[in-house]
Amino acid sequence: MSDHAETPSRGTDFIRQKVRADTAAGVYDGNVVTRFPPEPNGYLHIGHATAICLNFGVAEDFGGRCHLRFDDTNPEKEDEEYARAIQEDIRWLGFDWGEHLYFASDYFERMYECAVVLIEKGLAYVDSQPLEAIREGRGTVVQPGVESPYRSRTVEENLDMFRRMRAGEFADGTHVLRGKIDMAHPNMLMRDPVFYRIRHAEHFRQGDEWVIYPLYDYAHCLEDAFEGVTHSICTIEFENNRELYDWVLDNVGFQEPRPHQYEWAGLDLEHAVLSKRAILPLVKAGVVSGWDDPRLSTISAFRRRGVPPEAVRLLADLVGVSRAPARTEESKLEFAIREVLNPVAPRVMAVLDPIKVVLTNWDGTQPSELEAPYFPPDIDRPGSRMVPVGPELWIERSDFAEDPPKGFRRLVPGGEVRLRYAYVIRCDEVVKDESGEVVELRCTADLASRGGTTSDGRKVKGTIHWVDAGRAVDAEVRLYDRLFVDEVSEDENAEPLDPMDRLAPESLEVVHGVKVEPSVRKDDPETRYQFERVGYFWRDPVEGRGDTLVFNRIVGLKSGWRSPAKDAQARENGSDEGGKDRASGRSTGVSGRNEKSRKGGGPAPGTRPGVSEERSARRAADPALAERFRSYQEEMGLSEEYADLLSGRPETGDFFEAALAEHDDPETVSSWLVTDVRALLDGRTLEDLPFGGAEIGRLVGLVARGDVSRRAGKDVLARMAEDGGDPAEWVERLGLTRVGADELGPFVDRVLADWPDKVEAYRAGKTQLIGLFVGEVMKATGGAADPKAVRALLTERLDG
RNA sequence: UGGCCCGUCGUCUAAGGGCAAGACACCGGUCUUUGGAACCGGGAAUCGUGGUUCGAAUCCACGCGGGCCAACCA
Repeated sequence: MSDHAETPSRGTDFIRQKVRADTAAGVYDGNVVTRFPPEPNGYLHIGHATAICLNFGVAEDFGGRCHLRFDDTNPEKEDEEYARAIQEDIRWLGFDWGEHLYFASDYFERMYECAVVLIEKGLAYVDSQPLEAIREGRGTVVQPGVESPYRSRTVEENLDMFRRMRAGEFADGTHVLRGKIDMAHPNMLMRDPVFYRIRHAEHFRQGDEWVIYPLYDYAHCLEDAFEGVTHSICTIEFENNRELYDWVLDNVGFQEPRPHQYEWAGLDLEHAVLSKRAILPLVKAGVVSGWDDPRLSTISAFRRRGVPPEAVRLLADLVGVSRAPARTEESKLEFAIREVLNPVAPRVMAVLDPIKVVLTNWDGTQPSELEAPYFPPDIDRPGSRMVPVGPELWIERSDFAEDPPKGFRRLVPGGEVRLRYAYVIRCDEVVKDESGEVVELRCTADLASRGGTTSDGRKVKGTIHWVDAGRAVDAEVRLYDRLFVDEVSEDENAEPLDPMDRLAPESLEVVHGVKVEPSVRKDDPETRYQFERVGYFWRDPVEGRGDTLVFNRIVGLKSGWRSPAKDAQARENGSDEGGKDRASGRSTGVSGRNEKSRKGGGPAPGTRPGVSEERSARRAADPALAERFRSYQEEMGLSEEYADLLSGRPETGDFFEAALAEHDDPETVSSWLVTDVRALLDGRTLEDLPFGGAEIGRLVGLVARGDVSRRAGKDVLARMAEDGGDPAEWVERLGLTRVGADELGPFVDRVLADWPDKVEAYRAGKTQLIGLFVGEVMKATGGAADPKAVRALLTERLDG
């Protein structure tokens, strides 16, 4: 596994970058605490597995710890059994939470106290509207909500009502505790969210101790804060919840450094059936055998199928971490499984669809068994077993063709093939039954070719697997394929959802009468094999560990050859299921980046580029702003876009004009404001910046007069954004006073000498390398050179 | 008719003002007693339009496309 350390995302993904930055800055005193917080209401699936890898992985990478916390705030859905299964799954994946096992329900008392704090601050109230009224009052995404008539209850009344809610005086649904935030908030979650509801239900850990239960948005952030979590990582659908997460923590009174929430996209794996909504009916209807049916994508299904935990972790590394909505191809999972299994799975022979071969020249003087190594030469592992051999053998039906397709390398009438580890045989006669079905092949063995090499040096291309007919053991083999013919829609609004209608007819193929070499009987039942030329298999842990051998196919082998006929057929019906032997079946991906790769067109007809409706509306309401909009364009000559941006709010215009007071060049100043200053806002407003318009004006002046290069000016700006201060002082402090054009020569020569191969490439036509050279010179001068002059000099030296 | 987030090879990611990189998949070759593995090679991308800049995948704006949000679920 260690040789996968080069996977690019690991260590450089945006979450780890943030954690690294925090650690370097000494936030949280260098501690890193993450958590995996499942609700114990179902089984974990492959998506959870990647989240587990992320949370535990980040903690591991930074010497921190990762908690396992059950988010058991909803008594109606949760169960001890799920909590137990979840722990088993995480351990199986190879992660350990040590003593840090927590239950959200253990914090109920502290959460209650926090709610009292909010009520006392006038930031929470008891709402006694029925559920429907609360829902309607919330408005819609395009319409503000309306305030509840109970919103103005006094603190005393709220305190009393909340206490009585807890005391069990009210029936379910009669009252809730809500945050008092803003019923017109553009983020729906901020429209007075419900924090507590009344539920007279038995909690699997708390019994009937509580009749009020906190909701996710109120509870989760507190749980993190109680535990000292530093980085609370969740999936992207919670990004709208972050604002509320922060609101609760800040208003309850948690000071920085407190936990912060970060969202990533999570895993979406092709053909994986993940949602409880999709799986439950399948289990109930008996379409699958249970939550661990190997066709599902639960962790327990993976485990039962035989997927090694290392493969799941490798998949997580391969997929990486980002915020972009994306879907991973199934082939990546298959690669991860093969990658892990190839070096460790002993090779053994099994014939799934047997046809008899009779060796007509076998006279009984040959050895009755052969030694065969468990691993091919390229895998440096010891071990071998004896393989029985005799006059009657089984080979794979698909390894014989009476009328072979082009490129077929196996047994044909009159042709030769090698039996792996054994002899080269020639097919002399094809025996058929009355229906024309081939029932037996009569062959002669080149008895001098024992071990597989011919004595006269003639080449035999094909090698096939086989087992001795007399001593083979019978087995059942289960081949799994995807459950549905199409992608399962996880969209609950999609109407034609019923998954039952889209079940693939042969997602499970049970093959009886499989012939396996007898050595497997004595092996550890946990052994994961490679059945040579067929795939990776292990004995089903539930039904295959007794006297009868039942093998699950974990994954097929990668197939390097497709018969031309089947290939053509696959192309024709648009199937991605290529023509390979049933026994080794594999799947390749159909894909599409959410259909999103459609190239964007130009501006829609009739729209006016560059002017925001929000800002237009504000100007319509404020004549002063409207006047600025006009004068910026007509008197200063700014573009409509820039004028719009700078006249959207009074503060923006003030800032701009303060800058102009220092350096009266509207065009240049506006350009700095719109592009460079806006860039470092990142959600903040101009007023949050530790400097004002005057400082920007002075900075622009410095650059305009040529005291510093524009490049250096941007460096100064970045420092000012962090620490405030005066631009001229920063120039001094950072040593950015411009290096004159006449001093540039040595720097340029040096860079050119340091990159001889790039210089050659440049002269050969790769002119974009000029950027590299300029960048290097800039670096060498500490950013103080004027890049325009550098570029000019560089071009002169390179071209001239 | 809103708010927030996201658009880089077929797919998943990297680079986050200065050489568009890696992996999977695909194609070709070498080797091979697994049509496996390994090795070598190849094709293959910055959603569009403007702007800022010596230089833009990266910063700004608009557009296009995708995701999330109106449970007393999490």
